[in-house]
Amino acid sequence: MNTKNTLNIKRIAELAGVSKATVSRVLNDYPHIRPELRDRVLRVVRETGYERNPVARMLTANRSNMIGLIIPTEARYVFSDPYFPKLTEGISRAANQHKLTLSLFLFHSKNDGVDTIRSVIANGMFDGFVVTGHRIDDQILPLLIENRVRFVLVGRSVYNQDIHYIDVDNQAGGRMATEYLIERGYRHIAIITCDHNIAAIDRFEGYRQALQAHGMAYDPSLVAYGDFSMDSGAQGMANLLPQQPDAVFVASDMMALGALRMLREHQVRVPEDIGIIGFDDFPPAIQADPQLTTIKQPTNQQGMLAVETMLQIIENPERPSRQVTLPVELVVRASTR
Amino acid sequence: MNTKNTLNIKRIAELAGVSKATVSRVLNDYPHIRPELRDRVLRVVRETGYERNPVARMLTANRSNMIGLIIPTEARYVFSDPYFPKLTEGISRAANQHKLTLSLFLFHSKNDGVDTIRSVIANGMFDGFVVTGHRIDDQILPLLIENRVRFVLVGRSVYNQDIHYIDVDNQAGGRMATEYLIERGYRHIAIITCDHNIAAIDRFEGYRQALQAHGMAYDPSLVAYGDFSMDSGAQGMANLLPQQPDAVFVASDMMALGALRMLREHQVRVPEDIGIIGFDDFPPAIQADPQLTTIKQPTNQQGMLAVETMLQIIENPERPSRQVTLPVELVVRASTR
DNA sequence: CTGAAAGCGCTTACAG
DNA sequence: CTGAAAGCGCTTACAG
Repeated sequence: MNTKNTLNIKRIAELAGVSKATVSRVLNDYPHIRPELRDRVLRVVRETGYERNPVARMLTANRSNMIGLIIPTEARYVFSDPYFPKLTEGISRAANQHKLTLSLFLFHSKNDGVDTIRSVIANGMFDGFVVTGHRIDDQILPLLIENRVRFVLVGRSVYNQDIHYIDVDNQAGGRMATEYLIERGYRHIAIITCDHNIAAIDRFEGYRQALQAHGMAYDPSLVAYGDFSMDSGAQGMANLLPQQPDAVFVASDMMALGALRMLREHQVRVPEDIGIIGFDDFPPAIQADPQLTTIKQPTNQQGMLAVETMLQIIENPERPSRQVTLPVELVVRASTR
Repeated sequence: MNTKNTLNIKRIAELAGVSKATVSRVLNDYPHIRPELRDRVLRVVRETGYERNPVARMLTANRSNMIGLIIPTEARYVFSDPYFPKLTEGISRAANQHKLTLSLFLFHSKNDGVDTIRSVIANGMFDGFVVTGHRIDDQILPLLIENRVRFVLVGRSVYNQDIHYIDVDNQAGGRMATEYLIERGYRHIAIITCDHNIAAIDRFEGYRQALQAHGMAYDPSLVAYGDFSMDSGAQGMANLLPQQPDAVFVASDMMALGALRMLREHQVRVPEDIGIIGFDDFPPAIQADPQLTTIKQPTNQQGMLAVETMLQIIENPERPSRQVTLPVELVVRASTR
């Protein structure tokens, strides 16, 4: 390579008449540099359009400005649920703002994940990770903790008090949903939830709290479990029908759409025969008919906050863990009376 | 750093009793190495779990095993249309298989894109890019071509014969859709398409070909233009209604859902009063009622092929350009008679 | 077939 | 406040 023409730090140093070290210091915002030299360097940088080689920086400075988004859920679930695209959009938005490159770690089979992550950890070329879609039996989070990898969780964790996370108030959301149904006069309120996802468990807890607060008995036969897929929502609804609930809180919009489909198949009218409330707030295109009343969570904001938290950790690794819980909001539509 | 304990090539060389060069050659699959040394090195690698530092490799070998997915469309469009998540899933699947790290370049405003891409090009740390969502007036593709960046296009291009691309047969799809309507007895067939997207233009061309092949007049007043959004599909449908078409080929499922919504608002029955056919094949969750007849494109496969093509280019940059056109398929549902 | 050495483009103690 | 030099962990002509 003709090092005379390649635009590297050496060339900039020559053009500015300083040492490579000075160029490096200027570009890294070192405080104590003679203004004259500083300006000379910056001018040359501007004129040449020089950008430091990020790979070389990684090798020396241990900083890559790359973050990874890890979604431990299997990819086909991931992208059949609009929650993840929305979250990804928020994360990407914040990453762009802070000039971070975002890499995507999706997994397409059970064991696809652990090996990849193990290798990524060994390589150590990411500044940190945003981790989401956390199942209770997930293998990846323990791996990250054990290897002291920097990460921010989207959602809370069962593992450790010491984790940075950005959660939404699922428990309050569960309460709000259930209370809304109670206030509207529904009395036999069932729930479709999921027992291996912390968010769904929190929503379930909110449901129980609301029942209790209103002196209503908790009836286990009114509980069905799904896996966040539309089909499992339909199945859950089918299982609940014999108990004749007059309303169902479905702990995810995806499952709620399945539940609505099942009701249509059984000629059960919504909301005349049964009221339905979901959780997530799907975009209109995905809305069923009737449009779904739901608890809306600030997915986009959650993603952005996760990245900003990541940045804080990178800049100050000793920072005590940041744990945020964002509020949710009731959105009323035609699926409740 | 205690270089005695860090697991690097030097340490492996010591343990195996060979030089660093030999270790490197073994790991790079150089052909002419004495089997004995080869085995010794591999054993040590296995026992220690050593993995080469990818950053150092990038710096020397000019190979990062990282590819970028560039989606020039604005992100909020991107993720309101399930096409992109599906494509991303295919790309990620192939990337995992080939041990490539996938980075995601999304843009959240008009000018977000060009600067980011310019900087990414300058850095040169990606082996190549998969580019999609190509609008006719897109700024990014010319930038890549001009800088001789390696990329594979998802969809075809207007720019250059020399580009690698994986397209689907949009023109045949347009023909199939229109011919299906003709065969079912529809006679006054309108289209909702998009004039700044090559795929939609190709679908439109197929529509015209089918009309011509069946001796039917092409009537410009039966053409409406949208931008792939649901609302624009609804608007397009509203514009077409006065012309009283008996069927509409909507060149994207997203717009077709909008069209169906508009028909419902106007109390127009589907398919009794009007037949609708779309293009894309959305997952069931997003399906309207009535379920949409559509031309299904192999989105996932398109993504995987794009990555595999990328690999071929990386390994052999002189390779003549690979241009693939994948077949599409008719899926009949309740929105046509 | 194999090793010693230079080099990739940066950063950062170290010395002044 | 600034420069010369070592070093990050690899790869690859070069010489043998």
